[in-house]
Amino acid sequence: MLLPLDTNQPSLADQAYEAIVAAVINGVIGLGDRIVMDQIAESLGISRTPVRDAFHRLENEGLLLATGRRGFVVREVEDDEVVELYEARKAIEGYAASLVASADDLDERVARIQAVVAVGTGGDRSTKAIYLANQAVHRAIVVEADNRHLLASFDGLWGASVAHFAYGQLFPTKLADDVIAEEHAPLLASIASGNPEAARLAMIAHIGEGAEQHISDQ
Amino acid sequence: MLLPLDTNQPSLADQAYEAIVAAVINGVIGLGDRIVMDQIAESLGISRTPVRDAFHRLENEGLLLATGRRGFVVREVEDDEVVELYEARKAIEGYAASLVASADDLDERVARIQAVVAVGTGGDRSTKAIYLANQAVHRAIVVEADNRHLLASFDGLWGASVAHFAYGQLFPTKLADDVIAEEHAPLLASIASGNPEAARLAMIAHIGEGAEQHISDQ
DNA sequence: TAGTCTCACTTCGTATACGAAATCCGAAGG
DNA sequence: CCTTCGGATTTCGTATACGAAGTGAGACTA
Repeated sequence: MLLPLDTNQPSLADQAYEAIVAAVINGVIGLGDRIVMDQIAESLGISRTPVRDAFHRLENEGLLLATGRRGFVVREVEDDEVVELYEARKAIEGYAASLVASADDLDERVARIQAVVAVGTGGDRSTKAIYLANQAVHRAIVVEADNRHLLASFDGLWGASVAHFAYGQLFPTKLADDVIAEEHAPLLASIASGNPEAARLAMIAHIGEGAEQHISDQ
Repeated sequence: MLLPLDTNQPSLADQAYEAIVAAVINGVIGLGDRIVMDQIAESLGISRTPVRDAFHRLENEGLLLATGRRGFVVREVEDDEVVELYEARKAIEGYAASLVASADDLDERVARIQAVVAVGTGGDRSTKAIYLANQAVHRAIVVEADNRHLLASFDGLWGASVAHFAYGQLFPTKLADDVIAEEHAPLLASIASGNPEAARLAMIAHIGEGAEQHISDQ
């Protein structure tokens, strides 16, 4: 076999997907706005087919909402839902933390998580960068739980939170320079202790802090 | 506004989706089999476009696996993954149980769950019927947790388990007649007690029993 | 025999075309 | 002025057509 090489170039549907997400994050498309396949297709210079794929993917992820023959709408996020998102994260990431804490090769796993924390510390300090660094740390913990379904649920949750990010409510402005390292230190220590229930509760507390900050910043 | 009436008839894509799932569940299409858009489209008498939608949805849900230009494959399930599925359910449904147990209107919620149990008790005793009744009870608990994201994760997990069902390993044969009511009684009692942590642990134990039975029946 | 090369074929992604259903909007009527 | 009505328009779902990329089998060579 001659090296598939598999450059795996993103399809037009992927590009359309990314373009729409970026447009929402950058505010080019506002929450609540109506968006229409034909218009997006034309503005991207491609046909409606791949745009259609992207729309359905985004609808499935919760960023878009189909409204019959009146096009799609960028879904607005109710405050209730933000609370629910944090609660759901507690369920998944809390359990993931307990799984990591009960692993045999606990030390190696924690080391890999620490490496991700290190990458997210320093460098770009924009809101977006910090958002992504935080996500990376949390994802790393779920990855170390070594459970595909848990990870899929995590990704689904964070995919859904794109709209919330656009809502401009996540990690607003008042973040210290090394939040990533600082805020996750107690959490990681708790996981490293090897006590599953303590790790779970630490994760729940950690997420709860993020939620409170989020709410209070409105 | 004049009653949208909205019969909401399923699209051809929906029908294709259902047809493929049914074919896998009924064994018409075996796990590991290759399936091709054109063939499915022809056998359903529709064009490739809606079939394509169904394929991507099924790929996203984990039932199909894209294999480049060689078509799609009905994904086979490794034993590891079954374990992971049960673990992920513990995370989500366990937390959901604790949320229900901590609700103000606990009694009403438990009553609604009991109603679902009642529906699933008696009647059709086929493997499939029991599988669905069990799913309905578990879903009802998550519904009562009143959290859209948790419910979406639950649905994602159980959607993924279609392949496992097809694998013929879920609820094999040795089920008593009123399993649904019997096996869930302690769980519901624990939720009704109003102790969130007890409810969570009861759910985890309950799912663990299902997992053990599942594994031992191979 | 084993390996390599070529070429027709398969399969999907994308483009384009068509139709159905609902919406929008202006005109008619009260 | 408000409501009702009807047709042009919008918008999506589906069908069909085309092209690119990879596959597979058979022929050819060593």
